[in-house]
Amino acid sequence: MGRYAIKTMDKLLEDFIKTHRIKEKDLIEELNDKAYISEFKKGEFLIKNNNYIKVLKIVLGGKVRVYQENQDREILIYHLKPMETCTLSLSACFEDCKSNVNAIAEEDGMVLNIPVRFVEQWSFKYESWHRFTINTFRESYSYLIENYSKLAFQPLKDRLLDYIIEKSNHNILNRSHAQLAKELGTTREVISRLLKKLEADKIVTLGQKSIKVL
Amino acid sequence: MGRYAIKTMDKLLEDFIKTHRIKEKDLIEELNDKAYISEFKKGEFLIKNNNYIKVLKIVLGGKVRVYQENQDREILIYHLKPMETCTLSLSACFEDCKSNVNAIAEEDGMVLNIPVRFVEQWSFKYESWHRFTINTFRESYSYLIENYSKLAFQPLKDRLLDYIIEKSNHNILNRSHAQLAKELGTTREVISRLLKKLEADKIVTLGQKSIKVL
DNA sequence: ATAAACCTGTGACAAAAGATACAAGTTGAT
DNA sequence: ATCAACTTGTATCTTTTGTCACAGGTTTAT
Repeated sequence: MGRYAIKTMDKLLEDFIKTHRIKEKDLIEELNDKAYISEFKKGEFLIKNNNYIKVLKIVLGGKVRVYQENQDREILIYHLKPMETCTLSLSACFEDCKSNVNAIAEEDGMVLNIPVRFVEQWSFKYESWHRFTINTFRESYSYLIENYSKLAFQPLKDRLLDYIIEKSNHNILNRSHAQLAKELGTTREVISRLLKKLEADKIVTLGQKSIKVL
Repeated sequence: MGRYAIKTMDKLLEDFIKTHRIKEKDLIEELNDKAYISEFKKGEFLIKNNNYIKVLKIVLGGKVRVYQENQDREILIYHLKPMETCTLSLSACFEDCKSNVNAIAEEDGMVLNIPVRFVEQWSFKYESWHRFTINTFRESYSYLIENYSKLAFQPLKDRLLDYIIEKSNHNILNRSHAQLAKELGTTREVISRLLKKLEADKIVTLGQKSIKVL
């Protein structure tokens, strides 16, 4: 991973500090001192299943998919977008542990890396870091429970439609059927079939790598 | 909910303090002061969907099922056994919020109640409470991810067998097919059918409300 | 311009899970 | 002892999801 120009890096770190309402001067100094920003390219792995996690990853730009794999199937755990923190690497900060997920870049971007040993200390030392930590857990946990119960109760057709709506911009989602299959934990043919049904029901229109919700 | 004899209550609170290695004298005093123990009977609801959560619930004895419901189906989120904390009520401590789950007693028992406003304060004020908080989130999150991916990838037959093994004592599980169906998010007939298959495969033997893993 | 890689559609079939309906055994309270 | 409530078994049918196989369109890099 390369490094960005100092100027860009400073700007990004500032954004992060502002987003999470970090006030403590000492903490800001420690962040400047101990964290570092690195860039990643589309397709690059940020975390690999079974590897030890050594740094907390906070995405500053780009988009990262965090998922579990099982043979040739996958299921999305969450997407990381700018200013979002990988909850699993945060969790690892409190006890050295191996990753049981993969994180792959879907777009080029940048990530703030904080070595795990600091993250735990800070969470008791600095109130804003404490709040950040707890909020990250809370939000991730509730997001996961929501998806857990969708997975248990909703037929795939409904989950697919919900997902398209959640991820779309201005009602349009540019994604291939194969990508959707990976995110939803199924196979490409099934997604193609369901999308055709949704199109027949006049709920969406389909194009190459593009789905429009009506 | 009734109250236990002072003697029993003291003993239980002591157990809790020991289990979570709480050392701070001030915190122990606050616990004695602000927390209270109540008992519950089998079948009683500790938390109801859509109600505001006002106290952190820590089970001291008995067994509690926390689940989500959807029409006539349910899915288990987790079971609480002695000394375990309801992660969802913990989460609610950091921002007043409604429950989106139910918690029902499967056996008579007791619960330590701590009003939410203290829980947040303590997590930054006392190191052992901070550790307790973080650990609760970490463990619950990782347990949930594990089950999420089982739900996504494993056929019900395998999930059922795994579940029976996880919950059994000395290879025996005393539970009706209907109860298992609720915990696994399916219907009774499906469980009966799968259990018969497992019996035919000589993996379990079946009796009235009793499944023995071979 | 052309090949390779990617993307979409679809038919046919298999397996898994859900729904409905009914029968019969077991347990527990009175 | 008897009835109600609970528990288990099972046959049939439908729906949903997964698998395999193949055809043809689109995009991208060289």
